Amino acid sequence: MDLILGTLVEATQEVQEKHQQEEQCQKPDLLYQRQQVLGRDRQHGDNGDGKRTGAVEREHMFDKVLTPSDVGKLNRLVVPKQHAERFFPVAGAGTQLCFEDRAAEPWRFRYSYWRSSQSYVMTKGWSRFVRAARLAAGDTISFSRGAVGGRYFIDYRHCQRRRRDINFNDAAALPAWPLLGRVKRTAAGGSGGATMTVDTVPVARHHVEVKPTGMRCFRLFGVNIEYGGDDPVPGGG
Amino acid sequence: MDLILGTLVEATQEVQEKHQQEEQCQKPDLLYQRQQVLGRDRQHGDNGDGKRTGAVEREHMFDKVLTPSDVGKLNRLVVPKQHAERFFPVAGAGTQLCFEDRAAEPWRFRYSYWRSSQSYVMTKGWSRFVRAARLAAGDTISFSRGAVGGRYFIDYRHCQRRRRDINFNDAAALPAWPLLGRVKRTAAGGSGGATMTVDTVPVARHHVEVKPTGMRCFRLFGVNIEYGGDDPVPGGG
DNA sequence: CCTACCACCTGCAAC
DNA sequence: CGTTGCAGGTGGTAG
Repeated sequence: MDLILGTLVEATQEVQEKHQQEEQCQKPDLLYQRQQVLGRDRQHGDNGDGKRTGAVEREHMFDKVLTPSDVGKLNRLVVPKQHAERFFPVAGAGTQLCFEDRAAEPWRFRYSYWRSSQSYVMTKGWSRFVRAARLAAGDTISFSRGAVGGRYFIDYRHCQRRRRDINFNDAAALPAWPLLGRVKRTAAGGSGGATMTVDTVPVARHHVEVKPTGMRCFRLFGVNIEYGGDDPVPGGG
Repeated sequence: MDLILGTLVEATQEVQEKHQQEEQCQKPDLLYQRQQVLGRDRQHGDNGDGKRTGAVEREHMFDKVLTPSDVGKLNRLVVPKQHAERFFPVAGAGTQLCFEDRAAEPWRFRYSYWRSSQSYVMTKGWSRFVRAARLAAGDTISFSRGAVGGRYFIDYRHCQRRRRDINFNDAAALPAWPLLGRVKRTAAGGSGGATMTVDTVPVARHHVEVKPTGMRCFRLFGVNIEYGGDDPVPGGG
């Protein structure tokens, strides 16, 4: 067998590739399906073949379902301690780990131990991966390593129901909002920013970012909240 | 002439700099006006006379309009690279620069280069100066040097519309406070940020930050709440 | 505890 | 456009 990859090894690669369904929650054994090259438009001509030579049998180490913090502005991934201590080298000053993605592209992450929180984290380089892979909270990343040679591999699977943000249009489906109050929209603030008012106690104004898609976004209680540009805001009479 | 002063130097020195928008506030030529002695209650008896001997002609180097970060908890001043490299010595390990203020008081700042951000910064000692001079975002600091002798001088000008903190004596002039309840003054925080007590349910103390725009901002339950500026706060009545 | 300080890091706007 | 200056951050450490 060549390249492969987790439980996918059980099936033939070729068949699997024909059934790829991107951006969907799938059974774990489909995790290593070939998908588009991570966030790159270019094809890596040099290594399209050469990197295949790197194919080795892989031992699955662990998965993690990503939290909002793992994909947010903190630019860090918390690595569960038991997995970190079992599979990764001791985190020293400037420790850097290199992981190959499914396209054999290397990703280098700084890996360190934060005493203050007594946790292991990937920091530098992680946010680039998040963006390239378009990872969102609820998505799963999977770490594995080569059976020989000390190589690490990283892969990911998008979850079916994207949980990157709370969509206000679906607010009715969310748990009851902790603040009782009406949400009113005010005039757009110009230059891509708008201000909306959450009318409750206390009254607060939030900077609302308007995305190219027309979605509006602001943060409340550490949550990125989006609501559609066209639809009226629920409760916003 | 004695001690002086902005416009004189500016006239003789050069028109250069093509008058790069000094970020308004006031005319630069008012910068060196004599103002109160830097934030000290005590008079410096020893040097009330002696330091006057230090009067020299000064060459203006550069100004900077302070950002919130320059006066905030980061305890550092970013020195624009072009000015740093033009006027200051090479930043080595432990480099320290001494600047005399308008009262001839010396202020020593650690001056270093941060490779990671490729920027020059004043660190140690800077925050003390910020507090002593009651600097706030939007204020301008001005660096000059003696025409001879390698001495450095620092001065500052407060922004016309003070954005340092909320003066509760002027509370009546502020837009209606969005929280229902009594607002009491506490002892002056002394550290550039005002601490206020909002007597409501529950009683909470908040650090109020004032943005360059004049908007005031504090966090409540993780929410960045802004008020002030031009518009009255909706529902604040 | 807290604050300052230190050496990193990153997104983004402006050039 | 890619590059970069820099505003705004981080965890760790010393005191």
